[in-house]
Amino acid sequence: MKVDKDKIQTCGYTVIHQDVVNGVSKRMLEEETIMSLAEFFKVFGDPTRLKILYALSISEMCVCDLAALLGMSQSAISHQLKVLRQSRLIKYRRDGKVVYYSLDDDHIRQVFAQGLAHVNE
Amino acid sequence: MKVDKDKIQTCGYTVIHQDVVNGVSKRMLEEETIMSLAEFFKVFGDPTRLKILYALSISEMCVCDLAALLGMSQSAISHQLKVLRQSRLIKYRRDGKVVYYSLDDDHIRQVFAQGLAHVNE
DNA sequence: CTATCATATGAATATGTGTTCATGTGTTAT
DNA sequence: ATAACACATGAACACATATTCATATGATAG
Repeated sequence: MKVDKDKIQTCGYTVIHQDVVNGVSKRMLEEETIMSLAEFFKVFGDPTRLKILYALSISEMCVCDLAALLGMSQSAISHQLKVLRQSRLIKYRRDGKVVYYSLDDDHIRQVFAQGLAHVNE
Repeated sequence: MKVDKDKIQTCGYTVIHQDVVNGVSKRMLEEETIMSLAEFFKVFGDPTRLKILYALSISEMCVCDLAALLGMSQSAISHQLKVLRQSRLIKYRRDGKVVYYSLDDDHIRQVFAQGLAHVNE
């Protein structure tokens, strides 16, 4: 265990380009912004949620039909709809016993398109 | 345990709007496409990777400086860089002992901007 | 050749997350 | 009221994943 002299260090590692680090550090996004952004993208990072979002981008749908469409349990769909609701990506309306979900924002179609553009090279 | 008559069922749940389900089902994306898309967005769903990507959108950087900038271990950064490399979001060049990383695609800045637009309402 | 530095990586661990199961809530019909 | 239906939700479980720790690799300097 040796004590290094006067090198600038962080986490035990030498900073090679102090100027670059300082420059980027000044322009870095706030922690809160990064966190919100990560939460936002995380929602799109699950196949089931993507399918739901894509389906809703075509048509308003009820929970039961979504479950049938995706071949999954009503419970699984409901849990994911909750996540999408909390992220304010979808909205819903109730008609008797049936709850209809739909996209909350056209913005989402753009995010989808952007992702597809990247995936399709 | 009762056996229902002739209702159209999937996973034990009645389909309420068969026409809607059929219509959306026809236009549904392929499983492979959905998976690729989910993988793509998943990469953006982590704060550390977002910080790295944002930093690299400002300037090319080496591993060591990234670790210092984010106040994290070199190992943690290296592991995440591997993920970003495998997703083809970043590229690198070697100069002696130092490896410099940079964004592989300007497309990424757009995805970032899109996400920020949504987060900032 | 040896030591040192910058980076990469495998294993282990802790934490997060998606689905299932069981059950609860709210609405409609009888 | 009671039953049936559509949906929501808490707990449990299985699986994924981000970080740490220890160590390996590749490059340079002495």
